[in-house]
Amino acid sequence: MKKMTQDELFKILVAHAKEYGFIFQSSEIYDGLSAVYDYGQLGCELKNNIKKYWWDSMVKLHDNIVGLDSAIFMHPKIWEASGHVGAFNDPLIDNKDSKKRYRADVLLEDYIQKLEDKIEKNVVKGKKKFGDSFDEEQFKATNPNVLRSQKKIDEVKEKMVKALNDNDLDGLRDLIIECGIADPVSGTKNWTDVRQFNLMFSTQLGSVSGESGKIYLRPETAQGIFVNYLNVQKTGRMKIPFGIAQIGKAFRNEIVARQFIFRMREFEQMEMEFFVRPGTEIEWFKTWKETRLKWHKALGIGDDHYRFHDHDKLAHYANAATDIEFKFPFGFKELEGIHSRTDFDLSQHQKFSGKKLQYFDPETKQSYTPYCIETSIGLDRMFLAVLSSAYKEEKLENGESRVVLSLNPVLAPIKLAVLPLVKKDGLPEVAKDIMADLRMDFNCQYDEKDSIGKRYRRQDAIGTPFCITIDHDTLNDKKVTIRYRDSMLQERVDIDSLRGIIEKKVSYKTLWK
RNA sequence: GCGGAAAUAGCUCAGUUGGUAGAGCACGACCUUGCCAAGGUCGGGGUCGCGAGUUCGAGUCUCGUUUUCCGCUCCA
Repeated sequence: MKKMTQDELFKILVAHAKEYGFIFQSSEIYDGLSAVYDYGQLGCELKNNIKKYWWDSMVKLHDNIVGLDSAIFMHPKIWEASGHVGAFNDPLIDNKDSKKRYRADVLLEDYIQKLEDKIEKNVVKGKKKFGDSFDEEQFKATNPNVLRSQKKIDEVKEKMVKALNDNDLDGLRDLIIECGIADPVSGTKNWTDVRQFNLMFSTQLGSVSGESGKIYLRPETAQGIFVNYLNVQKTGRMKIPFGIAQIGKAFRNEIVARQFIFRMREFEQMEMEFFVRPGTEIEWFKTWKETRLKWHKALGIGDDHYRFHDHDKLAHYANAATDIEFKFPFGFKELEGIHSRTDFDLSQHQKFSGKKLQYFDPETKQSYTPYCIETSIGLDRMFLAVLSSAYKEEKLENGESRVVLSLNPVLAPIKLAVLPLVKKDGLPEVAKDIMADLRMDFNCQYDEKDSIGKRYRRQDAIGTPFCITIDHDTLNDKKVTIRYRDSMLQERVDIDSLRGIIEKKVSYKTLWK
């Protein structure tokens, strides 16, 4: 394999993905749209195969996991309950010299804190001076230094709260300038404008614009599961422990979205929420950690490509969390998150909706709000993981080289190519008969152009695991040559045996031994 | 969002101090060959990312803008 840096490999991979119709930049003829990508003719096949591999492993192979397809639009209160409205809105300001970015309200709060520290110092001084006769309240009410600081604090607080409530970004900046706040890194007061970064996209429901019709594009699919928890549990007669799986688009207006399809503004998630009895969640968390890693490893990409990254600092809703990280061309990065979310989400929705979301456990004869283990994988990241690990440039014995995508046959967009050795003497007709027979079961491609070697290379480049070649002997013996992508070996087999040979390799059943 | 670099055919790139836009591969038709790519003939395809400016004349110089890559930053 040709030596190249990770950086070069990644660039070549992006170019390859475009050249062969896996991924195009969105709106390319209009100069493109930043961090949005489209999946091309082969990309959407590969993506669908990944979805199927995940969906079947969850829904089809578990008695107690069912699917869901909830809408992207949801009631805006859901995002208040989940905490996204609060957590996804930040007024940010940059210092032009240090290039550091700060939350404008945090800068002001730090400033207020400094003034409060100043008052505290004065109070300590006063205590020393007056000893036992020191009256803190009176001191604060009379000392001119304290009064000055306190006045400033009140003033800044009032202005800040007003500016935040009014969404007055210029006002926030003016206040930072007025207070003479300097960047702790550069020490300068050279600030940019304050900008509002809202990570949730919003739009209008109904044709009348205004705050009342404002709704969000979901920033995660999980909430669609939580708000349907009771519907599914009741109508599906689900007994705890049980799970709900969903594949769907989510949207985040990232400040910086980059690295190809690794971080996009519109992306697709495959999430499963598994509801368990409180107290058993850590056990289930461990079970799902193992189950999910096994799912990844079954693809045969290589065990050294995966590692867990356990979170030390937990989000407010979790009592255990880990990432499955994958060795991407640009290093180990998060591919899937597994979180023990406690009863945070269901409890919040109970609170905000006023509807009970409890489960009566027939075993313990108790009602409770279930705890939840979440497995959440980025479909686009999975796509990138599969594609980047499959790309190889091989040097062959005859000195030539070839580009090959060693995709697992289960995921390959095209399963087989049907190639008549020459496009005459009745060979294309036989090839087309074989196509007609197999295309209902497998995604096939027919190609009669150029030399046979060239056609093999074309199929290698898109990861087709099998090439079927029809030659003159086929007309008599009803046998064809099957050529394997990775080994490049050829085998002569009966036409009738093709379905069985291919079926065995492209079914995900082969991955679960 | 800040700083740096880049953008020319589907892909990879060339294009001289500013003077009518090129190559290889790919693509299409026909001929030829026939089991590991690049035989022959002919052909299609680019307002040089976009918009201004300087100039008799801009792919080339200047400014703006969009997109991409790298670094910083962000990632509940």
